[in-house]
Amino acid sequence: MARHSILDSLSDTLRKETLEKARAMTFPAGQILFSAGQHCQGLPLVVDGRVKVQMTGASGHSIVLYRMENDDICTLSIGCLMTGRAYRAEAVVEDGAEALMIPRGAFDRLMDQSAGFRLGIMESYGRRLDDLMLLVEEVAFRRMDKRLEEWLLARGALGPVMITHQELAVELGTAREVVSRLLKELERRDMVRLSRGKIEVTGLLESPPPA
Amino acid sequence: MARHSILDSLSDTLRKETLEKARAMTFPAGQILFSAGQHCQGLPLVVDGRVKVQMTGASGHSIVLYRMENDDICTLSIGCLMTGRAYRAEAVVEDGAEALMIPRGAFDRLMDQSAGFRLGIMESYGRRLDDLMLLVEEVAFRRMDKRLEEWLLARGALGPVMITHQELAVELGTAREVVSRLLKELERRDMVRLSRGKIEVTGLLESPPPA
DNA sequence: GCTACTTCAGTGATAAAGTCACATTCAACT
DNA sequence: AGTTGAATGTGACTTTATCACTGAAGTAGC
Repeated sequence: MARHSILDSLSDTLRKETLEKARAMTFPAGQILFSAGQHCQGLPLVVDGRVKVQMTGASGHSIVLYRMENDDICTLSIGCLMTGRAYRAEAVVEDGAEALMIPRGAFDRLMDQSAGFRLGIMESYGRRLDDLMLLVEEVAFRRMDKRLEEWLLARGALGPVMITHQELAVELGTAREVVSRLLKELERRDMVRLSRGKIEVTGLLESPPPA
Repeated sequence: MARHSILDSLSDTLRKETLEKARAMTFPAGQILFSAGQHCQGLPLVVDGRVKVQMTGASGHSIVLYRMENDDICTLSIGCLMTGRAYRAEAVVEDGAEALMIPRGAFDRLMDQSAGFRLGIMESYGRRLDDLMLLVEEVAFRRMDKRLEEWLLARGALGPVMITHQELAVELGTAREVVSRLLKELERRDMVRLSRGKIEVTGLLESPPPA
């Protein structure tokens, strides 16, 4: 059943009222929650699954900005909801997701009535800003080979990763060729095993954490 | 006198109460409002002047994330205030700034009492997220020479810019040598005139806006 | 003035990353 | 088995980053 921790702090009446106005929705993997240029219809509270948020530059290149998982709030939607501006990014469901869509009116009411809800929203915003700041630093200053290794460690530690080089390039915000070459080099060093659409991490060692 | 547009939406009593609890502060150019690792003392409403927010990577390189000017709200502080985490970035006053520092309690009260205040905060957050998303795209995909030319156009259109190559490198998140070389090339093409700590834009043309 | 010192700027050599163009390989489906 | 389209490999070249310097311009003290 659709359940989001930010609703826990609400009084019973307010929660009931909110759940009445909210729509529970499920999305299959691959579905696009919203895309750039669209306008916001309501605030999605992610209850289950995984959604990646990515943007595409003028050049046509894309980069994954962050992911939303269960108990997350689509902070991006708040801004669009409040200011009426269009989304600048795109949200793609990765693992079939479930979300509660809170309409504008109910959101306003929650912000007005519940300090706990406000806190949850603010925390969520803070985390997102932090994520994006870290991403800026990462993209601006860190080396691609290290970033790739780190990504592989995080995602491939417990089994093969099913992903194409092109998709991996979008994860890191680089070009497919760069990913292919770096992966080939890792394979030469026996740190990964490559096959079509699949990467097995075999010998990547956790590097010493940056001091 | 210290005045911030977000206070306009408040009732007279609430505004009076807030102004009583807030502290008006002035900061000379060069002063550091907060730096990475520090904890947040209150929410600064920027009333006058200009403050740049930048972060420094593990490599020691820095990049300017965004600027706050009059009527801005230091969104970064909200997250730190609400979650108790430390700042990840640094804020440096560029033009002597004036700010109203709103303590935590008064902030909570404003969020509770004023829909207008809430809207202002949410808009501010939305804008910041947008800024950062655009910055990610810029850093990840755009060419340095174009970014430099754009920066020079924006900042140097109405007179010489007093800035060192090192500072300009931080603006763009690159290395000083890169800026020096690109500037030299622009000088060769008679588009700028260079001297120590100063750049005069002479012949840069507004490029056709990206379609 | 002149000298010592510091900050700022210029530059060659080299490595990493991005771009362009195309070849090859693999898997799925007639 | 052959065709097709997506995924991957790679060479050549450009742009950007890094390292290691050199030189030039301002500043303070004598």
